[in-house]
Amino acid sequence: MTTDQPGLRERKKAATREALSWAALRLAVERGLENVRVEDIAAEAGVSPRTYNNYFSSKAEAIVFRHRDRVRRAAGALRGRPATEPLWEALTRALLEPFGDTAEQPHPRWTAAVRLLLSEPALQAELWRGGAEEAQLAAAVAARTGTDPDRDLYPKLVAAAAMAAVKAANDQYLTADPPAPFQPLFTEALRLLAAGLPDPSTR
Amino acid sequence: MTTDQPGLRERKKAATREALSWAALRLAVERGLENVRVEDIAAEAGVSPRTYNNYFSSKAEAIVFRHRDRVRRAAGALRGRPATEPLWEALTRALLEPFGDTAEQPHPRWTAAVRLLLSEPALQAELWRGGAEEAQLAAAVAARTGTDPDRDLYPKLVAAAAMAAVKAANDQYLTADPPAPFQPLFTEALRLLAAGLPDPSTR
DNA sequence: GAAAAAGTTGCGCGCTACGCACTATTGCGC
DNA sequence: GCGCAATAGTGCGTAGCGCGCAACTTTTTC
Repeated sequence: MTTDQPGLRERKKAATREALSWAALRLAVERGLENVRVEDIAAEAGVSPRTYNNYFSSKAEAIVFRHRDRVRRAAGALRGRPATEPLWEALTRALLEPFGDTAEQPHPRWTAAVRLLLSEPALQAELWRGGAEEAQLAAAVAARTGTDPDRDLYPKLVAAAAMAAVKAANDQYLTADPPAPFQPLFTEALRLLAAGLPDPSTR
Repeated sequence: MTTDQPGLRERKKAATREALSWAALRLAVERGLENVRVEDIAAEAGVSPRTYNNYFSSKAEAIVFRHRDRVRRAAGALRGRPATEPLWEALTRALLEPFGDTAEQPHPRWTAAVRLLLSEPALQAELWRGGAEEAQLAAAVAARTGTDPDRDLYPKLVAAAAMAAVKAANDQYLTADPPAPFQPLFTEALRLLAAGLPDPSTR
């Protein structure tokens, strides 16, 4: 079994949350964010509007949920990497685990979803709300580098920079004229970060 | 005169916008974001609630306006730096221009404002909404490095990384136990970025 | 199988964001 | 200066959201 000890109840909760976030994303991609009512999302997932608000406190939150979950999983993956691995290699592999799989080659659904996230300011904003996932990532970095996630600048900066790489790579993924796969863009971004972002004009 | 050719009318608009953003920030710091109505902000600035919404489309937007304006000014400052200056030196100086002045030593007002921004998820989210300022910064970086702001990954990544430095430095600025001035933290963050964020445990 | 705990739902309220039409103010050409 | 066009400010009305509250239903536990 892959499940730890879920408890039948928590399973249903997770399933409902998944259904809601999928429904929200699908509807928003299809008809645009403004033309989706909370009512519609709830109906799509077979729950009442009120229940919807028990899971997500805003429309945007539901849509963005899957993306934020990726960051969360990446933080977990980073904790699982062998301690002997160099930081940036571990970081790259940990981030590729949730981000790389769906994006080996440009998939229409994925592309549409990313385009939605980047085009709607409200979603862009919601992506970083609170920054809980980023904090988890920072904590994992801290554990690996022997720094303090609260008192030291380093882990926070690394986590924020990693998120910057995700953002920039996604951005590039859309505007690339000959449609390029996501993964190389992302690894390139991380590589550039680890190399100190050298000025290409003086290279 | 420092003004280009403002036109008396646009001056009043700018003044009103300033008044509104100041009022919003002040009230939010004093009584917390949730206890501030749009009505209050409008009253504080001497305009009708409806007019408020002609300037800012949300409560958070008004509060965050000053901060985003700093990034905008930094982008302009970067364009004004001499072309011979190395990228990261120019970037550091450009960013310090709007960010460094008020923060040479921990000022109670400034501290309270930063704390508000970091503690309220809604404001945190609003800070990066749309990312127009970040795009301006990327454009300035592109102009300086001979890259294309649309087609190349590099300028977007540098801009996003710079914003990450702002975020991390602000974060650190608050949690530093012996209250530390902002400027050194910020320059240190940029220095680390330019150095490729080396793992401190293997140094 | 019954009590307890947790999830779901309907109702209602305060607030927000914004379209629309109207009024007041400003800028500009003469 | 003067009047007209353009633009900012305002009041009103509306759709929708987020959430507290108090039932009701389902699952868990003993």
